[in-house]
Amino acid sequence: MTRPTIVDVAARSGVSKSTVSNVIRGAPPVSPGVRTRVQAAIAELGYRPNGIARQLVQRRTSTLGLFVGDLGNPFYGELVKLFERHAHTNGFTTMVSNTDGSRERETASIDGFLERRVAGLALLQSSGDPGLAELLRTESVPAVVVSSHDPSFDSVGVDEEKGVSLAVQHLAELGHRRLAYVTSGYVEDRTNRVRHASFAIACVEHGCEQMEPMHLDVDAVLAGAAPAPPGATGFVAANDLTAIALVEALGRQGRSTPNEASVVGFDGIALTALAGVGLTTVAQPLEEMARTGLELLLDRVAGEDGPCRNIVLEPRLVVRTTTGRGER
Amino acid sequence: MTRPTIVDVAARSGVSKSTVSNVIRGAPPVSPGVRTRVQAAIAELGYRPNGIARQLVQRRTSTLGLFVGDLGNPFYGELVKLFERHAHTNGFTTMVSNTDGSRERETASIDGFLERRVAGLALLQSSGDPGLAELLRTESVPAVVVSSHDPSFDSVGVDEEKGVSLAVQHLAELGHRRLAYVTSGYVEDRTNRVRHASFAIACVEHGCEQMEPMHLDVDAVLAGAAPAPPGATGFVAANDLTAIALVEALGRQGRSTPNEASVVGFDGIALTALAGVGLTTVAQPLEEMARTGLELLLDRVAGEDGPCRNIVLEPRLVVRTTTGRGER
DNA sequence: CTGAAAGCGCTAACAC
DNA sequence: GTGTTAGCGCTTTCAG
Repeated sequence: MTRPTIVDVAARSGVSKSTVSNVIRGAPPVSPGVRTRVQAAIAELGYRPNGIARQLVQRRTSTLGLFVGDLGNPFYGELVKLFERHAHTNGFTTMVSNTDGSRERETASIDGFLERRVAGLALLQSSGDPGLAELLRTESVPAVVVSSHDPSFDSVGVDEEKGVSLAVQHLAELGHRRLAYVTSGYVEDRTNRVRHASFAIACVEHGCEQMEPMHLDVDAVLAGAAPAPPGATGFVAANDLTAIALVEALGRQGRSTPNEASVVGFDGIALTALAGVGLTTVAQPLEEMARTGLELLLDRVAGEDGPCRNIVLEPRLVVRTTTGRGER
Repeated sequence: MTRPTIVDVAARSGVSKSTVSNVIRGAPPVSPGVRTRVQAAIAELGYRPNGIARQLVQRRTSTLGLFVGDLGNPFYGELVKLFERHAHTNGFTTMVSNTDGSRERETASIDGFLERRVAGLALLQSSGDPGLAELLRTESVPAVVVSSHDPSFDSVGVDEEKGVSLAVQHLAELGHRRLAYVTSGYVEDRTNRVRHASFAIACVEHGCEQMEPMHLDVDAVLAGAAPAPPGATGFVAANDLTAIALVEALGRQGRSTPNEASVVGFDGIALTALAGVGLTTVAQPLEEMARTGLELLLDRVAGEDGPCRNIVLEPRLVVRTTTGRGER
């Protein structure tokens, strides 16, 4: 009933524990004869090494903790998927915690992660709480922020300002002069602030007038409501989810896209290419972000120290059908 | 540099290891004086219990392994999120593996999970490989299948046949007589088979003619292609992702929804309520599924044995704007 | 090349 | 109430 252990294998193959351990790990060359005997015993017993014991004695794990704001957002689903894939390739297993952007949930999970002695932490969207950085520092567990920037951690994300500027420039080139920024509850606070600020700057740069920003209630739109967006002709949404809801809300107000209004999203969710509305959006290089994020993290896990590295990736404007000429 | 352990705390507070252990676990009533002394020492040292050691000695973990086919699919993203949330509430941490429906990836991850001695496994979409069930049985690790059915596991999912029947009935009532089933690479094999078979039955039941089924290349559609769907007026898609792509493909062929063609999806992804196209779909009760799935699993983890329980939930038809009167 | 021995950090009887 | 004592299953020197 109880699982066979390394001693059972040792007994059955007539060698010592350490020899069994050696063949399991492929360590110090074991003589071929012994090796096969041990392997036979392992197979017969259905032995499976106990990673917990190994982790205890080695004082390190190959488990990574992952924080994500909202797995229901395909952008993050995709990001987690890619991150997990690379982690797995590198022999790491991933634990995830969906925080819903809540600070409490974050602290609660972090205790679990820390007790389980994760080798490192990836924050795909963090609450941005400065206490977090400090905590992780005192606990000295490596951490990386992915898809956002934070000077107190290693990080990789896109050039947000550039991305938003791309969106505004596109709108401006199409002739739109009155632009509005739209966000929603489906956008992380910090990200929202950065993008909104970038929007303000870009508007000035491109000579556009900033209309009153809007906070869209996506769930209400989902439920059939038709909130009225500001009287702009060009809209920059804080992310794709918001953009899609915005297009819908505009439609319900009789302002169709791209004829009566133009909308640009941010993220580059695959789905937005479909979905009737081909959303014009600022795409983030997901694959590269996931890969780079993992690399940064594993470097730290491997003990590399030095100043934080903040990697900035290039966003890419993908023009589809929610943007068109304005104010002709 | 090295983390404080329970002995450090013991030394600092002048008691024995076990007493410290007792206060940590809130076990055998400890005298108030000692308790506060110990707690003070814990705080001063920044001590954090080592879960690995605890798991080793207790011979059990509070970690759950989660297999998911595609986290990029919001349906599964949402499901994982809900499952993880409930797991966390119950004191369990979740490890995830995105399998992409690949058998290899599944086996590779399962080894990792088993070595880490997960308390249980949740398969949100499994490869359906019969060897898996057998393996998990011999390893005697509890497992539950969520959002699908498998007689060899505890499971919870919707009544697929009923769901598809709802879709076909809806189409039939709208006057559609020639129906086609459409799937894609974004649908799990087994799920596809079940839904396709249900489609065949439902067509007979509702007196509809089955046109040739189609396998849609969603990525091609994403890339701008316009494959030609069969000459039906009513379509049942294997899932929402496929349905959305189908609506797009139909549109590119000049067959607009719902005027020239009607499309019903399956899953009930929140996004589909938005997205220009308000997709008519068969919605699955995600929240209930996640909750029930976890309950089934935790019951097994707690040692309950008995025959497999296969719970079937009711799907719900959500009528939106991709379906309309046909063949008037 | 193989074995013996000493823990990793903690829990769980069982004495005191 | 609190301390002592065994381990949990494995890795890792260090001898042989």
